Order: sequence, then structure tokens, then C-alpha cells
Amino acid sequence: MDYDYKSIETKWQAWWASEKTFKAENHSDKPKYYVLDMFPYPSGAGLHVGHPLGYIASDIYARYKRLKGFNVLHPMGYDAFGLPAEQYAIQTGQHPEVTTTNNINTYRRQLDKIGFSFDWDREVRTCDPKYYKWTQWAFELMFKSWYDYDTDKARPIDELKAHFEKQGTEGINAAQSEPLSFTAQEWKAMDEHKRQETLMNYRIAYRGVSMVNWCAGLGTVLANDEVVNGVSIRGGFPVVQKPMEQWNLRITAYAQRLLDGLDTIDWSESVKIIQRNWIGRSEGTEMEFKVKGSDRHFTIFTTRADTIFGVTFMVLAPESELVKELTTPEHKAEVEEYLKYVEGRTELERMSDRRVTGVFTGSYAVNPFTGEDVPVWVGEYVLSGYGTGAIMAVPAHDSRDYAFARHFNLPVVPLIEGADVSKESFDAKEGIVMNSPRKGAASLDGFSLNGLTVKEAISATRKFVTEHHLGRVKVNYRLRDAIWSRQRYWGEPFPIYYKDGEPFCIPEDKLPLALPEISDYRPTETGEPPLGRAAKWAWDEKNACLADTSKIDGKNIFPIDLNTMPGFAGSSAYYLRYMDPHNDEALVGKEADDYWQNVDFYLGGSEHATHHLIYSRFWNMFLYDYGYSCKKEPFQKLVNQGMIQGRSNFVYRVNSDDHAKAPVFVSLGLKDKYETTPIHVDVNIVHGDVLDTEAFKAWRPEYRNAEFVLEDGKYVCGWAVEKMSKSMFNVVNPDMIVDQYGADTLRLYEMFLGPIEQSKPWDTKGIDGVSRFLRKFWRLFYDREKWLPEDGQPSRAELKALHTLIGKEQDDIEKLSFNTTISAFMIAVGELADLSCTKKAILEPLVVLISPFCPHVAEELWHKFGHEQSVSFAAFPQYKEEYTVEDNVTYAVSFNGKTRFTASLPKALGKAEVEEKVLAMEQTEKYLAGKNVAKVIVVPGKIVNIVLK
RNA sequence: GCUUUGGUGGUGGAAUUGGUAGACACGAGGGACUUAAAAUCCCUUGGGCAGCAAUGUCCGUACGGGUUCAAGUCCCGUCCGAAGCACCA
Repeated sequence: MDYDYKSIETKWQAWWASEKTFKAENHSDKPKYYVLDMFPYPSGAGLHVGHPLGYIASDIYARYKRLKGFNVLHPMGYDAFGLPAEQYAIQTGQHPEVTTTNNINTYRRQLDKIGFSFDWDREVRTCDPKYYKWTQWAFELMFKSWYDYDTDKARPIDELKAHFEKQGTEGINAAQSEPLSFTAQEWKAMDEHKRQETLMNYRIAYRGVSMVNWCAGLGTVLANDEVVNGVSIRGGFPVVQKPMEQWNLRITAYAQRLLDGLDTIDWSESVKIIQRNWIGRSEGTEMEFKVKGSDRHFTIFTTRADTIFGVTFMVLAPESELVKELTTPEHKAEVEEYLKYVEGRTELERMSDRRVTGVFTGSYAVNPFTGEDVPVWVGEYVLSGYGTGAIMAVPAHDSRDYAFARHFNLPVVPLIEGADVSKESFDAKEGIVMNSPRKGAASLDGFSLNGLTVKEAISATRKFVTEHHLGRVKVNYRLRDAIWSRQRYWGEPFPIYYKDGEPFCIPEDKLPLALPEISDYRPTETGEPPLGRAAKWAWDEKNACLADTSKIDGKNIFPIDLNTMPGFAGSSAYYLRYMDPHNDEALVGKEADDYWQNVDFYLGGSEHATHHLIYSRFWNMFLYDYGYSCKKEPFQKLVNQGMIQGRSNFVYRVNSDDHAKAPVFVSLGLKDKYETTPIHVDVNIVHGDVLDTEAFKAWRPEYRNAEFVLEDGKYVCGWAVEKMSKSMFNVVNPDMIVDQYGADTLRLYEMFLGPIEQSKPWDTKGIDGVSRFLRKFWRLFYDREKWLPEDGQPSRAELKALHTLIGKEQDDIEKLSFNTTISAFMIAVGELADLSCTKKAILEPLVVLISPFCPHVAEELWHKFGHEQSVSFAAFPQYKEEYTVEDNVTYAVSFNGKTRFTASLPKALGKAEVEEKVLAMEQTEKYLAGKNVAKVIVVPGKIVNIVLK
């Protein structure tokens, strides 16, 4: 029987599906292992060869873990809400659900062809109301929670209310939007509206006004990375900054825990660093500055408290409320003009065009250490959102302050010995402090930093500031709360209705609040989100049910929120849902959660390093606070697979003005002799950079009569590595590869391409190599129709080939070095073929070894051996013992630094014995004939070096 | 600008983490089998020099230094590429 991958693959894929081979149970005596892929967004284009790269890797790992005796959870689902389906709906009127379902079916069909070991009974779709019920549930829980820094966890908002009743804000250390302080009496005096407003300051899911990227063309808010040069990436519509009231998640409350948690998980250092940067912890000092001639004072934040003696001016953010208060009448006109200018600049302009601008307020602040007057300026380089929106400027030691000082001709006072600040500032935190205070200048309580190192000076200043109540040590984070509202249709609705403008939750037992049908997916004429078109989108509070929008009366029937949640919502807890996907009572049942704990192995693209992977960790920590998730971190080990890039091919059309003439194309090597235009050509009609000219003529009607200038009788195409995309004609569909070579070959080849973390271009050139290997592998078992494996004692060489492979495979798979594992297979199979090995004792385990990579072939052969169930590695313990590599160490023997030969000696030998043995060797004696040995150096286990006189 | 990564044959990539650089594969060239093709198998394949030959020998991991008996691997400097952050005080 020849290797007929088509019948083998369809046969076993059907068998796995009907047997539910990969169904994972929530109970087992085996240890658990949870292998997860980042679930895909089912786009209309279907899968290309880049998508399965990660899935194949994780599937190999999952199958390997099963062989090692684990109960493996390996699920798959779809991140199905999103803008493309909605955009398509706007253009065609096709309901996003229809598009999405079609796309999912295509994905499923393509995935099934590759032979993954997913437990499809656990599939989730984020757009399924049964699923997003739990997204909405978690959101409501966040709405009903506040964050307590004292216990460092989320707690029910009712507990906060009870505290306010008794003591007001006294003794509360909560995460909040604005610092509030009131007594129990004041709380009791508040009306309901005021109380709700107050609680909003503390809720973890809260409404707040924030500046957003508003895209009128798309009718929605966009994330920063969806905007380039002031226009939307999708559609190219203009984007403006606009204040809007939005739902926010108080992720900043978790900043420190998100940071600390990174030390407990096994992620690549680069992703950890990206997250650390994103969280942006900086430890500094908040200091109070008095305003000269007034009893007002304001607060600044600095990480360089030690530079207090070099402050020559202060700068306020233009948006700061202090600007109005500190502007003197003489400067009012100037300041207002400046504010107008800043307002006219978008955030993008401020970022791309960094000019030095600012204006003097007319006020002076008093340096608390020296009593000196310092002018207060306004400048757009100070951000209102970070720190206190006000800084003390030390031009000598901060490059931004320096640029500002030079531009406005403000003084620069150097504070570090030997630092030359005539051309640029000295920003480094090193050196010996001077001028602090300057000779003869006053200083509060005679405080001096002169002679200290910068580090010493920072801590000395902090201590002094705290003791003298000039300020406090403070930690700042760059992390911002997550804006959670999107003005779209195809997302999770907020389960919130509004009474008198105040938000209230739809009762938990009425969830999910399902997305209503609408006739048109565009925003409404009045600029409301698409849900503004829904006919039945009001809440009847009395009967706890949906009601017609027209019936809203503000007494019993109230409007429901018209926004939906962003894509990150559905992906924030899906890994928990997989553990217990059919549970109607909970997101995940206690037992299932206790059993599966968290994801052991998570694989996906590094583009999610900041968004999904931060939101998901936050979401999980929040659920952990309430005991719904038993682990602090959702993803124990994270691996980022690289992207598969496209490899485009070009043909070179000879330029010609005569369009009636047949187009002429010249081969790559000859193109410099002509004037040509490169044209992308479909890579599917190019083989090894040689164009199939007949297929090319058939490809496009305008090329029907094409003529070719060939070299060596072939048309050679040019090539380039580009993004895999339809417009470059370089998309390779995995279905084609499966049809042509089989799924097992595709799996092998994608892994053989290189390390999974690495991005690389797809190039089908090398696929014949693994295809050949697989046929060779097959021939170990079959000589045409004849089944070869037979009983008998394997030879030493056969055992060695097998056991070298066993060792190598286990080492390499744990390191995820699948390409080298496959090399090891090629070597082993080559050796066994040379030995004409037909021993069952070798071939049977060989099938087990290859099964993670080529499951179809393995299943076929395994059944042929007469086994029904697959086995674990542990079922062959004798293999490791039957053949033991002698416990030797290889010494490289060198003379005067040049390696001459190697010597294999027992590990147990001591230094002197090794020297003796090596010197006694024939080769050594040959080299040493008539020479004097000066010394012999033995490095344990490594090398013996003989130095001659 | 800062941070993180990389730079090895014609190509994709190996190298037990400091120990015979180029495993494995592709491509290329030569050969065997065959009427022929497919398939399969064998040999050569980093560069230079010497030799009919087995082989010997020198140079080679972006570049320049250094540490070491020994460096692709560690350290310093330079050049180039990729990714992330980007007025965060």
C-alpha cells in the first residue's frame, strides 16, 4: 500500500470526531494540563497558512502532554464580535450574525482538515448570548464594586455605602476618580442623585467623561492604534478629539498587582517589559508649592526631588484648572490666546509636531527650600493626565525643561559637579550634587545636599520633605483606565438602563440582555449609536422585561444604554468559560475551576501584549477577588508565535505605449536590458520562482496573448517578502497544501520552517523535503502491500537510533524546538531505513513518537499494529533502560590550545586519572614524542589541554 | 531618542549554553536504475592553497578590540535590521 494521505486523513478525522477522542473530562486521576490558543476572529478571507502555525504548535504540545500522561484541555472557539462584520453589514445589509456564522463555518472546515485535537464540545463564541451573558454579568459585578487599597481587593459597593453611613470617607482607602472627603452627616444629607454621583467616583465600572478619538465617518470611538495621521485606518475618515461620557473600567486600581504578578509567570521578557512600560510605575515625590502673595498652593510630582535647588520655573498643563486661578489680569489675554491655540491642536498634532510653546501666567511660586520666587508658566509639553498636571522645571537636568528654558530664555542652574549644561541638559541620575543650596544662599533648616551622590540626594530629599510636611512620597502609574464604550452594533450590549440619568443594572437573573434586531447598522441621524434604532430597547422595571422604545415614560419604562462593549470584553474571560462551557449557573463552576485552575500554556501573537493580555489579567484578578477564579494569573506560560509573511512574486512587463500589442514579459535575469514595470503575480501559479506561463495566460484576460522573454527556457520571477494579503497575490491557502501534500506534511512543514517565535516568510520550496521524509517513514512499515513489522530482537544500532530520538524529542519539545525535533526524526528514520529495520519493538514506539506531529499517519499505523487506544510514553518504560548510553564524558584533547582529538572517558574519573588516561593514549603519545609537557589542564567534563614547553 | 531583540553558506536554519561551526532540509551540480518520465538511491556542495588521490593546511559566524587553554556563544566599541514605547516630569 502506498502512502495515501487522502484516505488516511479523512478516515481518522471522522473517527476522532465520532469517538470524541479529544473530549476532556473535568475529573481525572491524571494531572491536568491546559493548552490554549488565542481564539481567532473569523474574518471573511478564511484561514491562510499563517493562522495554523500557532495552532499546529500548540496541538503538538497538547498531544505530547497527553502522551506524557496528562489530562489535557485543548479547546477552540471564536472571538466573533467585531468591526469588519459590522462594516460589511452596513455595506450590504447582511446581518453580522449571518456573516459571522458563515465565516465560522469556513474556519471550522479549514481547521478540521489539519487534524487538530480540539475538544469541540467546549467551543465558545463571544457573540452567543449564552456566552456574553457572563461578560455582562462580570460587568455588572464591576459596577457593583469598589476597590479597597487596604485589603487590596475589590469589594461590594454596599459595604462602601455602609461605611459612608457610619463614618463618611474617614478610614477609607479606595481607588477613586477624584479625591473626595465627607463626613457621615454630609453623606446622609445627600439626595439619592448626589449619592449615586458620589458612588460613581468609586465604582470599578464607572461612567466618566474622557477625551476620545471620535470618528464621525465610522460613527464610533477608536483606540489610538486604530488612528494614523489623524484619519482612521479603516476607511480613512478624519478623527477628532472629543469629550464623551463613557463607561470606564478602573484598571488603574490593579496597576501594582498587574506589575507584581509579572514576576510570578513564565512569559518572555520582552512581553513582560512591554507590560511594565504600559503600566509605567514611577516612584517620586509630590511637593506643595505656595503661590507668592496668596494663601493658595498647588502640588507637583517629580521623580527628581533632589533637583529642588535647580528649579528656575514651574509649568502647568494647559488643561489644568490652576491655569485660570494663577493667571494675573495683565497676562489674561495672552494666556487665553495660548489656550485657544492648544485646544485647536489635536493630540496627534501635539505628538507629531513637537514645538516648544508656552506662556507666562504672571504668577510666582515660592520654592519651599530656598524661599526664592519662581515664575509659573503654562506649556503644552506638560500633560494634564499624568501626575498632578504641574511640574517643577529643572532645565539643567531635564531635556524637555532645558528646551523650554532655552526657548524662553530662562535661567539654567547646574546641580551636578562636572556636568556641562551649556549645550544640553544632563539627565542621568548620577554624579555628585553641588549648588544645593548655592554658596551663601538660604535653605530651609540649613538643608544641604552638596557632596552627596544623586541617589543619596533623592532619598535624603524624600525624607526631608516627609518630615517637614512639604509633600509626600508617591507612586504614579502611566496606565489609564480602560474606556469601555463603543458606538457600535456588533458587540455586547451594556446591561444598564437609565433612570433620571442614573445607571441601573438589569437584574442578574434577566441576563443575557440580548442584542436586538435593527434595520440599519449605521449610527442614527441624531448621531446616536446604531442601537438607537432598536424598536424594543427600553426596560420595564416593574415587569422586569424589555419594552418598546416608544413607551419610555421615565416612571416605569426607561431607556437602555445604546453602546456596546469593545472586542476585549469577550476575550477577557473566555479561558474560564472553556473550563465549564455549558454551566448555566455560573461563568465557571467551582469544581471545574478548582480542577483546571488556569491556562498552563498560552500561545498567540505578540500584538496582544498590551491590550488583551492586560485586560484579561485584570478581569481575572477582579474575579479572583470574589473567589470566582482560583488563580491570580490566568496564563502561566505564554509563547508568542511569529507571523508568517507572504513571499510575493513579480513578473516584469516591458514598458510599451502601444496598448494594442500583446504584453511582453521578461525573465528576472534579463530584465535589466529592458525598461520594465514589476507586476505582482499570483504565487499559486509560480513554482520555485519559475512562472507557469500557460497558467499565467489563463490568469487574466489581458494576458491571454502574453509573450515571454525566457532565460534557459524558463521564466524566472522576482520575489519580495511582504505582508500576506489578497492585494499582493501572495496568500497561500492551507487547503491547497493539504490537498496537494496532506495535512501531516503541512503540519511537519510549518514546524520545520524554523522556531515558532520567529517571523518568517512562507515559501513552499522546502515542502518536498518533509513530504519525502513522510513517504520514507511510511516505507519503514510497508513495502508496497506488504506489512513489514515483525517480532524479533532489535540490534544495538537500531535501539540506538530509536533511543537517541526519544531523548532528543523530549528535550526539544519541552523547549518548543519543533524544527530540531523533526530533524532528529529525519536522522532516525534515515538510519533505520539504512539498517532495513523491520523490528516491531522499534517501529511501534516510533509511531507513538511521531504521533504529535503526524497524527493521521500515526493513527493509521497504530491501528494496524492492533491497538485501539493510544498510549502514553510511560507505557514503554523499558525502552529507556534497554539501551543506556555509556556514562561517559567526551574530553576534547588539545595541545597548546589547538584541539587535536576527543577522548571519551567515564564520568566518574577524577582529574588525575583523566590526565593519566589521556597521556597514555596512542594519539597523545604520537603528538608528544620527543616533546616536554609543561602542564596538563583538566576542566571537569570538558577538556584536557596539554601545554608543551 | 529610550527599551527589547537579532546579524552564521546560494536559501530556511542547527550548535548539549564557553568545547570538532554549518546538524537537518531546500536549492544547485554529477552519477545509478529506466526505452522514457515519475519515484527511489548514491556522491559533491563555506572559501583559499597543495596533491592523481586518501588527505593535509590556512582563513572563516556583520566589523574592530578584549577576557580565556578554548568565543558564533562572555565583555567593550562601531555598523545594519526587526519589534515595542514615545513629551509620563
